[in-house]
Amino acid sequence: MVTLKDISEYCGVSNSTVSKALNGQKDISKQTAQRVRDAAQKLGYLPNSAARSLKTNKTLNIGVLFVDKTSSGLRHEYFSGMLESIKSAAESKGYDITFISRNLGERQMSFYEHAKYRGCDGVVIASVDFSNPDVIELVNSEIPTVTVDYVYDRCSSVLSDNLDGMKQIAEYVFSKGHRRVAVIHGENTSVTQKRMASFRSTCKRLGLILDEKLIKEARYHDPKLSALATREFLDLDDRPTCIIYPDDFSFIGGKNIIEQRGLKVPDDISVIGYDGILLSQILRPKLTTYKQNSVEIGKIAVQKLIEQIEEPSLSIPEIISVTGKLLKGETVKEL
Amino acid sequence: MVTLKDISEYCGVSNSTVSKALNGQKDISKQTAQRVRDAAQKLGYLPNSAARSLKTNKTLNIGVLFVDKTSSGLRHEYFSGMLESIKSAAESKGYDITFISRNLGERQMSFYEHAKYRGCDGVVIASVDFSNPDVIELVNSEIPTVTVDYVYDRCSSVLSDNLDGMKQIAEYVFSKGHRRVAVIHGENTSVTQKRMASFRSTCKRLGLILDEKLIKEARYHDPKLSALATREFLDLDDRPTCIIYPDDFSFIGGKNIIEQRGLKVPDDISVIGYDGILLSQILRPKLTTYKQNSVEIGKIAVQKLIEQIEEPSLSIPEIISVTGKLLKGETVKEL
DNA sequence: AAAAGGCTCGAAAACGTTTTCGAATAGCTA
DNA sequence: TAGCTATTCGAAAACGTTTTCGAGCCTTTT
Repeated sequence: MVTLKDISEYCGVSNSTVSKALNGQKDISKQTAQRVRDAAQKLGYLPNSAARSLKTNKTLNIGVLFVDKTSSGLRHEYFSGMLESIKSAAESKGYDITFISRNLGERQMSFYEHAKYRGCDGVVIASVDFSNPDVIELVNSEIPTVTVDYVYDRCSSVLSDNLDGMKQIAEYVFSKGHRRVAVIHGENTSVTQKRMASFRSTCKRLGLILDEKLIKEARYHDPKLSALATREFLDLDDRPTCIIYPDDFSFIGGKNIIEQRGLKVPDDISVIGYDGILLSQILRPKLTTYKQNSVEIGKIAVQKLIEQIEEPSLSIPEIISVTGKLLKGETVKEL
Repeated sequence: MVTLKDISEYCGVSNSTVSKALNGQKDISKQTAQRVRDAAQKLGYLPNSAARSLKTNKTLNIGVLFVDKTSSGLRHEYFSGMLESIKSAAESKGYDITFISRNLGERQMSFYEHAKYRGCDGVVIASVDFSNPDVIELVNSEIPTVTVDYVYDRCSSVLSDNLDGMKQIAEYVFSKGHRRVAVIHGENTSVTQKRMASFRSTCKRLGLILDEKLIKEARYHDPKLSALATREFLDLDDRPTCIIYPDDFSFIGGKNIIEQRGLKVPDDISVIGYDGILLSQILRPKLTTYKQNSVEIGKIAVQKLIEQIEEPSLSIPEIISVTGKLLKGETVKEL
């Protein structure tokens, strides 16, 4: 391994001069700086990040806390897309990313301990059980954190704009003339609450009374449960003219039931999804859905986190809402 | 930050004693060891991994090289599933994982340089362009590596058994009486070569002549191209009775064309996929497909890598094939 | 010509750990 | 009691880097 010392001997200067030259300090003459850089290049020098971070107390490493509670964690495109953009946003700023988990080998540690042990400069938290005490410990710690799709008062958060999403969906559906609109929603999380509140308020604003029988709970990313709810809706005497699904993937479950009944989308019943995953735009008829901008969300989360890391003083908790886009497919019929 | 020193002062012993006690060295009496552990617990001590790895030259950190050439990298379930299992297998052995990429901030570096800079103890390489010189540099370096779905002679590799996959698919299809079987395959990679070689040899073994017109190239995870190929197959005078797709997701493209022609699966035409993604088992009719065991692949890759890291001497390059499983759905008709 | 100021550079300490090696003590044997 | 071994511990060096502070020199100012 070639170290600073090798370069300093090669160039006949001191350790500190080499260090300063390579780090662009300007109390080194242009000539020596160049000479040092050339030598570093020639000898194939790479700084030792462990030594560096031991000294500077920075690692240029950010943790990502991603727990797949439903075992569909990264399998969900919303999260895999976000992870990719977190990764590339971090890299463009010179940060690497490391997964944070609860256990390292036999040693059981909390998320906070893990992040601290690894010396993460900050952590992006997403897709976890936010009521978990371990998560709360991390958020309340001295380590900078940014949460995604959940708001704590102590740290910045980036939210997919579920209010806008459901509002756009509702307005669109109603504008197409639908009045009996069913909603299948996910498990009771803050995301779900936002979406339903938005749906209700949009109804109210448009002067529509909504039938509580047309609201059913299922789970995100669970086509079976959505299929069940769909069946119940179709069994109603006055069945809805449109069904809103908790997400695109869940819609597939509903689709099976609809086709099994010999019904056609959108002629016999309209449907609308959420997420805008690749599949939704491949299906025929093309699914009408609200595309969450997971890429932007990941990017902003990292930006905010890095701001907080590098300028802790002038960074106050912030809540940023990222709107998506209604993809008008072919699954909502004009009545 | 509480350090070894704090504990040593608290306990009235030396630095080294504390270190040895916490690391379970046995030249420390049981009593002092216990006293030290208690103090560490009480003071909330966490070792500083930077200092530790500076000294030991180990980081307990393994890199993951995952490039999304097709922009569908992690969006592909095969890879996201593998990533998750890599993550959990690594964690269970006490290793963290870090993504390796080419650029850190402005500084452009090769994969090898990045891995070395971060001090990765080893790297799992998957889903990349294996002919990339940067990848080759990494494999040939002193850093232990394990590749997935590609074989170099210098390092161990874990392969999804594409020979078995295509063999099982072909045998199954033929056993159902199909004789005009079309194949849409992915871009020309070693994976594709294996699958096609397996298909051809299975045909030969079964004494079947295969019509070269029934073989077309598309791309993995690209429903549009598969749709195109499907159209061409359906336009043939003597169209195939079964189409084998490069992957489940691509099948969706073909499905659209088939339905557009008013044909029904499997009554009018049989189809079969590859991968066994969640979607495939949700679709109705349920897709017949070969489920690659991405979870097992990730797990074994990590195991082999860690063996190589911890016992470099007795670890010789090994090629491990992981078989999957034919999921008999409802899309292949008995002729 | 002396003082002041700006450029370059190096010595040395420090970050928190692990590890070697020798010292001290205790227990045992003869 | 003398000598020997086993046990337990500590001093100190080392890992590779960054950073502070002062020294030396050269240029400019007064």
